[in-house]
Amino acid sequence: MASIVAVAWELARSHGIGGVTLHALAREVGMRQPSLYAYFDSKLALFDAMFADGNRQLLAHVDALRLPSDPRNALKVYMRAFVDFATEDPARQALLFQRIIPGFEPSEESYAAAQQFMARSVSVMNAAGVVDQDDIDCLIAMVGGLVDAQQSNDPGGHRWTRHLDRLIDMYLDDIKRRRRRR
Amino acid sequence: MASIVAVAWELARSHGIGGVTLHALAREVGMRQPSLYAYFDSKLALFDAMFADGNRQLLAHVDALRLPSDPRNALKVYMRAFVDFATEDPARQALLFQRIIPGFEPSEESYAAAQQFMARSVSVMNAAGVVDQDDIDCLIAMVGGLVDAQQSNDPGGHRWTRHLDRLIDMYLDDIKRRRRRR
DNA sequence: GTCTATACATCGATAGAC
DNA sequence: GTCTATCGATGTATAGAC
Repeated sequence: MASIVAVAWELARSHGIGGVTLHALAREVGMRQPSLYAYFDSKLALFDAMFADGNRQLLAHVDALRLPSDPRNALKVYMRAFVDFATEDPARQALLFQRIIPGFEPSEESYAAAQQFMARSVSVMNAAGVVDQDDIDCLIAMVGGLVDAQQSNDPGGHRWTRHLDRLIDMYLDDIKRRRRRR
Repeated sequence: MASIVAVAWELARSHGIGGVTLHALAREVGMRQPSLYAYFDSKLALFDAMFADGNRQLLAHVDALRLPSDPRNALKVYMRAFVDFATEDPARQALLFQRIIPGFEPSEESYAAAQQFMARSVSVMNAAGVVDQDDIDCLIAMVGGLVDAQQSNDPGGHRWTRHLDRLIDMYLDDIKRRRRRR
């Protein structure tokens, strides 16, 4: 079951999320296509399992970090880990953070894993002084923008993602500056 | 020909870019599916025509703007127009700015329309003091990030896009500040 | 749980008449 | 240019034997 999902990720990596078909997946795991229905009620159920698994991968990825004590540096390290995770597997990123599969909505329990990651992210942002929802939104948009621009225009490179630290510094400074003005 | 592309856009708007099938398109324009091959050599050729058309729409959209004389305000108005254009039709945005269609590469002449828009954008950015390629990249990533976050997490709303002006101000100020330090 | 067999649908593309 | 007819490939899903 877990190994089937792992093979599904391999397929997604090499042939895109659209390359994950039940026939191909079955062939890859040494079974016939109908046999997969012993593990997943439908193809959407497979995607749901992948969604939950991907979020757990992400959570494990950031939980394994040794964050610097300085909150600003901690935020940089944390976001860098996210960017690396995001860019190393575009198909996974698409499934986790974009509406790419027609009709797919994560189940309640799968969505919980996603929320867990968001909560972790917010706590790191909070420590660095990013507290207001507006500021959290902007920071997420900026980081996501780097990831998307990187994948759309220079896949595999780092023309955009290399600006991560600078943008974080700029944004944290801006928050401090605005706070001082009040 | 142009009207067929227009109907294809309608299909994309209502059923996603994946909902644009030759059968559905033919039905919508009152023809049979094989008849479309009198206008497009293949489905990818249809997408290519849509790509060129969408870029021409975008170019017309920003060319119709009366930009303020102040370069900073001009940049805000320009980017706001882009964000509005992008968010009002997610499927169009996906075709123009993401790698969503497997195997689709814009033809040389279609790509020229896209380059025309980019050149126009760069000139507006230049006037506002965004000159270095790094700065252009960052600004594009930030604006694109707002658009993507908006579409992925709050389609139809403005929770993210409303921060556009503030982010532009922040970035232009940062450029000025860095320039002063040299 | 895994198989064979098959139903059923969708889609892109071609052949050839008009 | 538009049609009918059809091919061939691909995909999800189900029935039923083992």
